[in-house]
Amino acid sequence: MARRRYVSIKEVAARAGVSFQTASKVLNGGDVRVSADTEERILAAATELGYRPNTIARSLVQRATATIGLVASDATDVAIAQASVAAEQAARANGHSVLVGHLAAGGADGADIVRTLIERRVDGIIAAAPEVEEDTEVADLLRRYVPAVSLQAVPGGGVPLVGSNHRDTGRLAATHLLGLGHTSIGTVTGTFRRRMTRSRLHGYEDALRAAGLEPSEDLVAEGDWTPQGGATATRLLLEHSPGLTAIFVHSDAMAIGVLSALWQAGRRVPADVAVVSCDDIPFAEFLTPPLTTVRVPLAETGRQAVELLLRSIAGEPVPERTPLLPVELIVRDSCGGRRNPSD
Amino acid sequence: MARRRYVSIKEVAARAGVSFQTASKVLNGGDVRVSADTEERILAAATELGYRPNTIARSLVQRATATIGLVASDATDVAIAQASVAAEQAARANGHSVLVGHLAAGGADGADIVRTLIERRVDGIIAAAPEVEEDTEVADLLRRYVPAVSLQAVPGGGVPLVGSNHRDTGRLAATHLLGLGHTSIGTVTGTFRRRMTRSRLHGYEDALRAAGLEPSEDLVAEGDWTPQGGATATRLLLEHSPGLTAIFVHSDAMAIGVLSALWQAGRRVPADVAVVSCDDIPFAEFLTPPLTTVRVPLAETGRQAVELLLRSIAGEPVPERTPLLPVELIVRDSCGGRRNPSD
DNA sequence: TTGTAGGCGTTATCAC
DNA sequence: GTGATAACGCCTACAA
Repeated sequence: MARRRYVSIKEVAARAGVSFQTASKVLNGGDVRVSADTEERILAAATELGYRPNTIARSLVQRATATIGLVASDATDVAIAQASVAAEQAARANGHSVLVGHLAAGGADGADIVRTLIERRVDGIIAAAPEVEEDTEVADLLRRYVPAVSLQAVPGGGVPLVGSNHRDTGRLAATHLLGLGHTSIGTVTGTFRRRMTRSRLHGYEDALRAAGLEPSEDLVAEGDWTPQGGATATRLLLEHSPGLTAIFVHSDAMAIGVLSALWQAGRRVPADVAVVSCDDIPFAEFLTPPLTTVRVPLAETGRQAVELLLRSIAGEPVPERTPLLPVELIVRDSCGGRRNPSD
Repeated sequence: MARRRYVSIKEVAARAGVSFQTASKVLNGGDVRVSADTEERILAAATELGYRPNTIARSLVQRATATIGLVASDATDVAIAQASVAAEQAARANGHSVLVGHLAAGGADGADIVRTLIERRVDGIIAAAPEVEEDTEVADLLRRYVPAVSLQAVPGGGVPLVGSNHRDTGRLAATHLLGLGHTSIGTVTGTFRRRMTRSRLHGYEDALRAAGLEPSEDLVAEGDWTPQGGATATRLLLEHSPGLTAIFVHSDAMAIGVLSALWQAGRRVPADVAVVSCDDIPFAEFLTPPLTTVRVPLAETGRQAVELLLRSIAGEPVPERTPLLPVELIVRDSCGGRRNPSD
């Protein structure tokens, strides 16, 4: 396995019988002013030698790496993964590479990751890790050193935000359940620390109030985004409000646990309890029963983050708030049909 | 938002009143021979100025980037994601950064991704994308240009492989079902193109034969790793072998679809049909019913890939085949208890 | 149309 | 102990 030595532009130039600067010129395309003959010789030499430019050297002189950093969540969270994958693909489509850092379990190493990214001179950073929402050190780094875009609120602001309309998400879900005739609607939320959770909760409350119902504390249980936590929260909910007939869950991942807990408690879904969730991750449709859920444009969020970041890197002014992406209700079996009011 | 200009080592040196070479020496630690006084001055200057070394420049002279490339699957596949996340964390724990590239849907751009990684002079590459299993161009690049480790077979070999024992996986699952008294055991496989699928199938056949049963074509249906595909394959299986009492599924993701299809067909799990799967992704335990599955050490695979790659980068000889990681059966409800032989 | 000079920020080698 | 000199591979003027 003799590893191939990298060939430099000088060797290409030598083989083509020109100076390496000339070779550089034609190899980088653009507005070259060389004879068609030499151009051809250079190109030929390059392919024969298998020349691959050394991006490192180029970055040094250009003071730009065509690389963006991505701070991602540890959680092998499908929803976040969708956004990151889409972001990476979008970046690559625009000639940029992506350097990732996944937070460790606690999320305490966010600043370390960002510092590493900065040392590597990424042109910009996308923060796609909820754990960072309260990390002032990360926020500070992002504000001061490098163009950045975040998928979640950043303490102190100053970093453009992209995302979807979480309040609408809660509103849409609850309104649908209300429309089906439910009046006792519980909710298994995400962690309260997250702004997204509070927005979704507000949306849910908006809907209840609009229907003349007063939100009750007994109908709210905090989850932690895991199926496990969803199950636990559901048991709590069932204990405090045995009469509930519907649950709005703040993520499909938790909904798995919710369905599981309901099943174990002997409640049929949707016959006894209707369930509506958020995200619409790929397997939502294949749960038992198929999940009604508010689709959140995760991939689109990732793409938009890249687009915004590249604009920022290019020096264009970017607004700190862009319009929230719209969400959409996907109706499946888990919420059943219209409820008989006499139930 | 005045962005902070990066401060160079020369500025640090100037502020400390020494040459930049001296500053470089102490900043990089190691066996420095400078007076404690100057050392202190330099360190102080560095922190005051907020000096962050420029990794790009360092890489140029050292001809090493402390970066590894990761070719990942497009599929927001939870199993693969676990391995990649673990790999990234392990790499970072060893002072390396990770540059990722996610294949597009078809997986046709594998070579492009690898070439980009090579141009960026990554020190090594980890291939974690099944789509690449048949890509000779990628295999060639990996063999010739850069140390590499793969999580799946590579055409032509020459690239060290890490992974778990897939044959044992199939054997373990089928043996368990046989032990429960099942004699008509269907299997929803992964795509036949993948070696892993064939290994798991062989393991399954091993177990059947060991129990004196002859594998039947009617009991095998090919899936495509998605819940969707799992559901379709299950319907096929039910059609060809209505009498089956158990199904071995090649991935938890597909198992979601299998459960869904069985449910729709009116077959109770595990009462009518027992289900055993592979992977043990985080939510396997929360499906309805909780999934019995063969746990595959995904994260460990990722870590081992990094370890091997770093050794290879360091110039140590690495074996092309390392011992396969062991798998373990996790028994939950989806396979029920011992079957009454008179059923 | 082509080549020359200078520099990007760092590390390495070797005098002093 | 410290600093000068060279080099890493490339690009961007500018001169020829």
